[in-house]
Amino acid sequence: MARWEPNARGRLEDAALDLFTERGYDKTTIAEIAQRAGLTERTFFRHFADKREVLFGASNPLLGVLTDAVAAAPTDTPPLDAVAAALDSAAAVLQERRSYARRRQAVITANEELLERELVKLAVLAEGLATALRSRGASAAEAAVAAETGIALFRAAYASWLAADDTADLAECLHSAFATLRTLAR
Amino acid sequence: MARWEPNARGRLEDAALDLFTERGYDKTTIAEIAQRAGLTERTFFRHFADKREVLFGASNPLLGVLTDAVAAAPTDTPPLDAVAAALDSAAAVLQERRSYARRRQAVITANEELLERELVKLAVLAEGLATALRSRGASAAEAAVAAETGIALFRAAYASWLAADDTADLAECLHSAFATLRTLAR
DNA sequence: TAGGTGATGTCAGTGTCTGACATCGCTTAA
DNA sequence: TTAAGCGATGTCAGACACTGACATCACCTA
Repeated sequence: MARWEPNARGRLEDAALDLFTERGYDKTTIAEIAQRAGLTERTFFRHFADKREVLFGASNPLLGVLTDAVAAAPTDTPPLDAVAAALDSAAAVLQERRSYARRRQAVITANEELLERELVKLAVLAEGLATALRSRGASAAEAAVAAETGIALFRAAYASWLAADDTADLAECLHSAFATLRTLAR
Repeated sequence: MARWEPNARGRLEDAALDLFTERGYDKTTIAEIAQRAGLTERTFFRHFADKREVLFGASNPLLGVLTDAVAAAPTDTPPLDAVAAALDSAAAVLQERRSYARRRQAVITANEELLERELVKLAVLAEGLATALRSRGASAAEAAVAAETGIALFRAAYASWLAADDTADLAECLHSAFATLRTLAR
């Protein structure tokens, strides 16, 4: 028999999302999360840098998806199109977990602190996109503008996707946002 | 003689920026800030919701500048142009306090927590811009995309302005970012 | 079989932030 | 003129987030 139950990190994530949903982020202490996961408070902080991070551990993979997709785009693809393609890949990943995304987003939008952390994660994605674009030969200015714009459109699309009914498609929301931008920027 | 020295809030802001610059945000306690301002820790929290907020109290006025400028733009101005004009007004405000902005930004960029708060403030500005655009007749989608895009460009422009030498002009950086976008979105 | 490794536990802090109540110059109304 | 109330501040106690130092002990490896 193993000394510890496996997947401590995952148990903490599950316990946290459950408790946050049940009684809210503020009203949940780390001791309670740890207890539900059968661990101690100190162990929580060995897996997550702070209380918020327990909700954002899964957002790291998206960075890889985005940069890979940018790198994989044909060399002659214009920057904004490469960004659009990358966001499409990310959209496919998220589309699969719509109900989880909804549940998680409900907790996040109910709390200012969590919103802050989400914005940081998106800014990190923007930075990653910009770096990937530069290594494809885009200028610093082009890369920054294309990446920031892409993430801005993603934010708008993500919000309308989650606000819409269950049949909505994130990729479609994204395409619609890009189309709107191209009209506005004409 | 008045019972208290005047401008407690301003004294706290000054003391905080000084201490953050001297020894860093993390290494400064609220008790120290309060003491330098001749007040107590409890009073600090009556003026600012949390430790970070002492650096962001001055960013609220920008919201008014932006929404006023959008409202003041001629009715036939396209959304993205109205946003550009509004950001120009904000740029003029910031251009006057370049040295203060630099000092403050040095503290902010040195600390992840503070970066988070700054992103939230920018998101609030984006929300305000979108609301102002909608009340001018823009659709929800147009307003969201134009506002988010405008703030994204502002972020890029602000970064390059602060990175450049003392002769740089924020409005020019902004125009350059918009020009880059219009090229990319062609 | 001895010793090292690594995830976890225990404990004692520091600092942020909050609620409850006290203080006391100043303002307002009788 | 005075009593009552207001409002910015102080005092105090405490919950909770987060950290450093050290202990534990199943498991692996030489």
